[in-house]
Amino acid sequence: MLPAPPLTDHPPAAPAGHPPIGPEHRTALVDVNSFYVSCERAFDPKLAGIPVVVLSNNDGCVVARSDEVKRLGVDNGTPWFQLAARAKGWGMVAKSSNYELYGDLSSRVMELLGRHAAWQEVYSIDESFLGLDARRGAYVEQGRVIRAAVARHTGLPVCVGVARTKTLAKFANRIAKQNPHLGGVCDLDAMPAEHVDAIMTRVPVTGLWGIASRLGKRLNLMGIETVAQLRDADPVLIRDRFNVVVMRTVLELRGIPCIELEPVRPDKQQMIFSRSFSTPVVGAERMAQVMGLYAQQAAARLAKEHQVAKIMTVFASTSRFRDDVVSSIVSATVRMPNPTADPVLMSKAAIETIRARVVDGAPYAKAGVMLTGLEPAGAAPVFDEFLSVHEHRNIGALIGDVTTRFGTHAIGLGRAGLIRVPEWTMKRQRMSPRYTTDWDELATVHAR
DNA sequence: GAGGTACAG
DNA sequence: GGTTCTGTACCTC
Repeated sequence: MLPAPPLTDHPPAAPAGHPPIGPEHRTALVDVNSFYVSCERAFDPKLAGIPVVVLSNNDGCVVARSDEVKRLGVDNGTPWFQLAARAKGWGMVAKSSNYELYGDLSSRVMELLGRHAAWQEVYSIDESFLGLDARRGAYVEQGRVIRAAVARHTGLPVCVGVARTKTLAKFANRIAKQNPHLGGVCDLDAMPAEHVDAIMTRVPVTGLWGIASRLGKRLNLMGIETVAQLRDADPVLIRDRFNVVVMRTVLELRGIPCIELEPVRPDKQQMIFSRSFSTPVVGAERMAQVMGLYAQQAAARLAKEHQVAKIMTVFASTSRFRDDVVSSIVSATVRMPNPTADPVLMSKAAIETIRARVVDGAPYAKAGVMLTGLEPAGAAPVFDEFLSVHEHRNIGALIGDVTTRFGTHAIGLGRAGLIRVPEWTMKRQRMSPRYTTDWDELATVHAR
């Protein structure tokens, strides 16, 4: 991969503030095709042209598929154990998810996209909404420049949909994906209107952003089956029978913007750290160990976002796919003495809260820590007297620094500091190296 | 405000 | 034997 280009090669980064709405602007939706698969391929040329899937945590089920896999008729969410036998015959390769790699490539892509837009909303790990300004050239041309820039600097393929609203930009992006002759860019207003109408008449409502299977079923019952039919439905009727969200979709399909571009990500309201185990966890002491670790991970994330939490919920449950064992779902909520991101306090609280509630003999399959009542760190002053000893000594920040410099496993409190990884840690048997974020796993380039 | 439903990626 | 994780908004009570 090429390094990020110097800033002088490009327009300046997207400005802060609210984007204007006007005839000289459009909304673009840019996303990476089969993002996780494309990340794996960017570092392993052997994966090109063959069916590739990326698996969820614990190598559980399919979360990303290459085009070859989509053509084989394999759905997202398919459990790997149902696929494994057939995979060999297909020549399919499965990779464990490697969020460190995807997160790093995502930042690079997002930064590049921001440089090519008047405004940017980073919408997900692989998508941005961009505000395009007509003064920077024809929208289709801007889309092509964006595609070329991302391909050159990261090796990742993106598609660009351009339209007057977010919903239509999403739709245009879909058209760009499904029609290779468009070269990955679709400006809805640059297409003949009857052509767009013909597509909208063919595509089912569930092809739209915000309309999934359940809403789709209910809409079908009213006789609304296609995008065109939803566009032409009565917005007020739709609001009354469904909700304002679906009504906004109707209006946006007509080119009336109802969903703002949000350049600034609002602070999180809640944070969850939850994992399924590779092997069940039994007993209060083992579960205490798990919770201590999970609470520290949650604390680290919280600190990274410069937030503190007032309320903690810990939960654990046995597998819902087994009826032959003691079944148990436990959850309990505690209020922290002060809003905090302190790993010592949080792991103590998590351990004490779960210990008393674990059911003896129940094989827990999954557990987690949920933090709510989040606020920005330092927003509310805290009496010095109320701070714990570790908060005074800033142990949390110290642990954070060590983790950043030496990795997640370099330091931990109590049993989280175990040298050996516990046996219930999630299974990631098919993981590729952290090519870009770990010195020991950097990609090697051979030249001759 | 809590808890359930629905959606997204 | 084995089926992800995280986050938000809306609706109902």
